[in-house]
Amino acid sequence: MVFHHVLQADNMKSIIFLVGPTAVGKTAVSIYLAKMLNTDIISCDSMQVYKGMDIGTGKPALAQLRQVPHHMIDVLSPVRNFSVADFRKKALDCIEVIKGKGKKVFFVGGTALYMRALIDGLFSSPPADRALRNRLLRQEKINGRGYLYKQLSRVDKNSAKLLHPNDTRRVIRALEVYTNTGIPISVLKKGTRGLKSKYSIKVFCLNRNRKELYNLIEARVDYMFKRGLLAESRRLKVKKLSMTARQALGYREVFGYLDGRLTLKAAKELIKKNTRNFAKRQLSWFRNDESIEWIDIDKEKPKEIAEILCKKLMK
RNA sequence: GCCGAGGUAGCUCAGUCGGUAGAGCGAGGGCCUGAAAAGCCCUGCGUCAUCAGUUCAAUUCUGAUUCUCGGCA
Repeated sequence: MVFHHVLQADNMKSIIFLVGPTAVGKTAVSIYLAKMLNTDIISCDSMQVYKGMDIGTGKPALAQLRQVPHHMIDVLSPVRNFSVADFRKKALDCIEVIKGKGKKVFFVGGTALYMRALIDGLFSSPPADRALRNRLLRQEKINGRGYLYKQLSRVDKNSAKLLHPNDTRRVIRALEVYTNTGIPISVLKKGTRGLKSKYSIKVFCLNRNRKELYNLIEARVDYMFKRGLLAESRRLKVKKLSMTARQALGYREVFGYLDGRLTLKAAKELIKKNTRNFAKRQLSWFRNDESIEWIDIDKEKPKEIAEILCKKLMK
């Protein structure tokens, strides 16, 4: 708390991110750090934006939400689709609000793409064109695997080179952009400006040894069931979840159980496995980012980690 | 104690009519711009239980040992 005036000076030019794989312990650390910095928390998470998806997405507890003002949590009904672009737009608004209060901008979350979209920027393009995507997908089915990839190679050789022919989703996206703008996505990507052109960005990534992380993941999944993941899933099931909300880990598998495709035990194990795999993918994304400062947690308590981060920010 | 089956990749197992081995799952690594908690790609040297014998050559055949699982006592 004594650091306020010191930090105040550069509040306007620096932005902090606290990231890390799921279950590593970001939330607890973020509460302490936000208090030390006397600021709010902006969530950088693709699933915690949804209302009613609390237990399964590992949202901060009510008590934690009361201690520090949070943004980008519970901002959308789970029947609505959500995208990086939606996130970026809303998050940029949050930044303005917090800067307006003279506070430090502090993001916390595990969705690496969303962080990148903020830091590096996103080129502007028309919103997703579902009809076109479905049409393209049909073409791929009719003409065989690799058909769309060949189409893309014709119009945008550079993007095609970066994609695997089986990566249909990205091939379709690249074709969609080209069809709707007349400009190859590979060209558009070059012309983006993000937060890093205006602010100094500091990214901390929490991590722990793999075994320990996996233990935490499994314990957390067990705890989710104790807290009522089943009941929460039932409540969500009667609404019709949007395509994006439906993808959230935990609910997917529980729906499998509720539909009788999985035993409860199998569903639980599947959630654990899928979450482990997810954490691995998150780490792969963070590792690829040279500018990240890694913070290895072993036995340290959340408060101690927060203090360490705070000291680093003073320098 | 006796009879039977078996010990091969982290797990479940296949296989080698003797030329040092392969699937599934798991796991590890990577990619990533409006679905990202999604999607996509790559990765299998492992004392073939141990020791000895036969053989140019044994994980494969023979014997002993050991462990596991069934059945009978």
